[in-house]
Amino acid sequence: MKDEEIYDLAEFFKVFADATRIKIIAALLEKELCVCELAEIVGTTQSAISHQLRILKQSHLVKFRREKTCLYYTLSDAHIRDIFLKGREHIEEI
Amino acid sequence: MKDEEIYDLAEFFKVFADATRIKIIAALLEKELCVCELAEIVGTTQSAISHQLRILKQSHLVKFRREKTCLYYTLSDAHIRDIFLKGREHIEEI
DNA sequence: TTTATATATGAATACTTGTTCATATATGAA
DNA sequence: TTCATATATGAACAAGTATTCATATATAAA
Repeated sequence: MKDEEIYDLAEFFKVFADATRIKIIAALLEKELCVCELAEIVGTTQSAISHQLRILKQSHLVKFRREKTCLYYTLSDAHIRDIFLKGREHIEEI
Repeated sequence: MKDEEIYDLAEFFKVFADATRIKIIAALLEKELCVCELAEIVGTTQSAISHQLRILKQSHLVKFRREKTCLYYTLSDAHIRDIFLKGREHIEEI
């Protein structure tokens, strides 16, 4: 395995390694949501959500579409769901 | 999803979120290895490896057996391999 | 254009974390 | 028991990161 791939992989998992982002991902597993809905569900500020969404976007974990002034976010592909669920399976079995 | 589960899941993914630990996991995907072999392969000190193995042990990602003075580590279950490989698939597709 | 609403962003702060260095512990051999 | 080797651990430091606060940007309506 190349060094570059190692670092990319660690960076990728870092995105899952935060409770706020896990909450965002868990919420988006259910359905598409805009920023202010996410702030409400996650229980934090709009600013904090925006900062975290930026990280999720940069890592290609989420994508979004605009509808008037709102941006609706969704998980970008099936891997994200898979990894999330595998992680949950693992901690349930401990 | 309960708050406790959220935090546990974030903690679980934190374990994958470091290049040194990814290197350790990648090495252990191939075969069982002792601490000094891991230090050699990963390219860092025995102390750094020991600290990281402690984290991997606490999160139940690795287990070990003793043979004389050496401790041989292996990945603890199939989920670890699955999650690692899913992560790799994801970054390859970007 | 002006106003309102939704979202993004930069800077500062507090917190977390990985490595290093020194040292402790544990096992086996002599 | 003494010595050698393998591993673990504690403290300190450096580097990274999440949130907050203030503010900027963007879209749509009036």
